[in-house]
Amino acid sequence: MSEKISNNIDNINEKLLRPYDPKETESRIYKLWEESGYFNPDNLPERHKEPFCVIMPPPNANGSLHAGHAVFVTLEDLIIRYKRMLGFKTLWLPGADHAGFETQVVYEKKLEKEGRSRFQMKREELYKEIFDFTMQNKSFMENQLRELGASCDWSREKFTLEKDIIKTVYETFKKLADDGLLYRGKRVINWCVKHQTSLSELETISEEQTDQLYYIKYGPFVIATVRPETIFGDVAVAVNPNDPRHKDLIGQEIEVDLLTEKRKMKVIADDYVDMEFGTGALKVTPAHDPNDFEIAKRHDLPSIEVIDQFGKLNEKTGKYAGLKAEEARKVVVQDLEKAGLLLKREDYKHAVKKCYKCERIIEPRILPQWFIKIKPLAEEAAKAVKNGEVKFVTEKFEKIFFHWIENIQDWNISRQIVWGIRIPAKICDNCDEGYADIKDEITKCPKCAGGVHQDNDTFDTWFSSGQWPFAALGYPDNRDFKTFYPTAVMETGFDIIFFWVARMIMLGIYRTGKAPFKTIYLHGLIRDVQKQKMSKSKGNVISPTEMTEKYGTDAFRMALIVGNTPGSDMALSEDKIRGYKHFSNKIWNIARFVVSGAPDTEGTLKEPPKLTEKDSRLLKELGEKIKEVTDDIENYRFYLAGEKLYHYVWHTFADVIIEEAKPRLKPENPNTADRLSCQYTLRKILETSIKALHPFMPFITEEIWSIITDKKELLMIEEWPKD
RNA sequence: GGGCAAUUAGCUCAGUGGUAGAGCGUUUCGUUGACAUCGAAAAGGUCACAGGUUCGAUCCCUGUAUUGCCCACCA
Repeated sequence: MSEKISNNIDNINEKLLRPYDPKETESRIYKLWEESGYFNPDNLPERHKEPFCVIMPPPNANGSLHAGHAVFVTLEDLIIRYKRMLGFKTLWLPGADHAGFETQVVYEKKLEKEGRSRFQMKREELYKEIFDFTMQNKSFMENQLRELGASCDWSREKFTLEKDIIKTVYETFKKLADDGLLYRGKRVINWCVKHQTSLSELETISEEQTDQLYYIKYGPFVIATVRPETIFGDVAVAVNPNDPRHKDLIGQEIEVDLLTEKRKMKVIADDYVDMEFGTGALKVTPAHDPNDFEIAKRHDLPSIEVIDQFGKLNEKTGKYAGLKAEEARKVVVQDLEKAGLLLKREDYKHAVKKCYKCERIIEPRILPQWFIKIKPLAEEAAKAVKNGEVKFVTEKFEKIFFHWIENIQDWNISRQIVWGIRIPAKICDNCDEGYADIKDEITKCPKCAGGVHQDNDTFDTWFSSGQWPFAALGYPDNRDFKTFYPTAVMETGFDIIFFWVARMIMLGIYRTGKAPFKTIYLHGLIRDVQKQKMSKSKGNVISPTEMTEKYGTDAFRMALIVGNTPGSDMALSEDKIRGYKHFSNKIWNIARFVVSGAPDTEGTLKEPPKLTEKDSRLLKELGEKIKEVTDDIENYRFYLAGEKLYHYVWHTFADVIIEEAKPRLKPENPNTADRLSCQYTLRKILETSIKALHPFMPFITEEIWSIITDKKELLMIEEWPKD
């Protein structure tokens, strides 16, 4: 037997003698995986019974993947590969999002560069162009996902504009209408004058800025306002009912000089008015302020629109018509001053709402829109989190989640854009009433019998993405839905916790009765080494494709895992990625040494020889390490698991175990039993390490596996090591 | 205005009620037959500050400071 043992380096597979070449290896290995069919749970071997599903957050198909996408791909692939090895029937369902507003904004920028504008285009024309643009990006993105090693089931890939998805979304819209949770309301909404659409609360950002607060003589009052240009839309003066200063005037009609006219208006009492602020008197402008709109509703006041959809003053403002609100403010202030109506001005720091895309100030406008009465849905979602049906990986997110969900406001789901799912509703030409109509069967207004037209608006993208888990799995009849819903883990960026995660929980429960996932893992933002946000304009963007080509996907993945704690932003540098490229090299060379020093020519692995005490101890320690790593992965401490494996392989296995093995492996070693024991142990540690590393570094481990084992099967479906 | 977090080595971050850890970077040495994409060694920290609990606190509690983030319809 001993004569068969050889330390001759010629015996080892010549592949291992070459330096590791990630580029060549990765594309070849990915093809192997894809052709094996194992990405598809239906093709997994018999032992894979219990379903385990992760729904991929569908990337916006409007550009290429960035480092943030690489994080989700890496973490989700890690989870899926780990569970697959454990023996679960794993489905990772990939998708792509048409990303309505986001994509339209991207495309509008492109149009602008070409000297075109969406406002000069026909609806169908614009839609077609964005559709082609999206499809092109989509296929590009799919290739990038492959590059990153994503072991998702491409045969089940879904796109948010597919017929069955739209059907599900329509049915949800109808159900909301039937349940009385949907209304088309004339309300003050957030309007972006550049993008010409309304936006939800989440799509606006509040920024603090200092403006002037003007004190204006206003009939018998002095009122304070930051928007004097809206006085033409004033309909009343409001005071606090308990304010002794103004008690006598409540209910009176007063006359106010509004520059263009002297207007008679009522003095009303409303609790909303803060006696402490300004002069305790508030001018009421229902058309351009949400609070004033609410006050007007309570007191049955009319509203006068004086600013148009482009943010310019309209014909009702006389000589000011045509001026942008900001310009009008200056002129109005001047004129007030001339007329002796401006009494005082002071600096005033306050928060202003802006469009989250273009950062232009939001112009509140009254517009009929579809709103969801979200409170009942929010309550169910809160319950699901409270009772543990849904768990956030870091508790801090629960607090953030509860804070938002408990203060939630009705959700405006209408967008005045072309790119998206058109709202299946009819609007009365005559009385402007709206009706959900998913079967396209309403031909005249049920209320006034007037003619109807199709609603021109599209859904907020998040309304459809909020239904993604059950829609993508084919609710309600598809076998996949029955098998895999509720899914196991939702892994995504914490920046979309409200936009997406909260809404998925709400809509998931609403439609299916069950929250769409049991665990939510939220990763932070990837920043550059100076902790700056990555952006194209700063030139500090780390491109996944570039890193993958330079250092190999495995190295890139490790750099994204280690040091990445849930919910915290992570600094990523090229140095770090390079460090893990070195690690890839180390693994490769370890394999080369072990195979040359301990060739499996006589099946040492199948029949363990009698182990020396030292070797037994080494294997026991390996088992303990694996147990720790397993425990870390189970508890979503991927950063720790990765680091521990790294450390074990390099500083224990290579630095200590292999170094100490060298003399024992020499042909001069007269103790054959000792040599055999050593060889067996090294092979065992190598195999176990390769298995445990596979979810982290799938390519190099699969490649080494293919070289060192006689088995025909892929490492990706090997059993996760237990000892 | 509310809320959430962070503060540990030059940088990015782990970590524990009992002598403080990693990666990268730095310095010195080393061309040993797995690996120079390496190895060996070293330097480097009042664990933000002030109190408290404790035999003992970087860790638990309170406060302060700084930083970051989220939420918020006082004109």
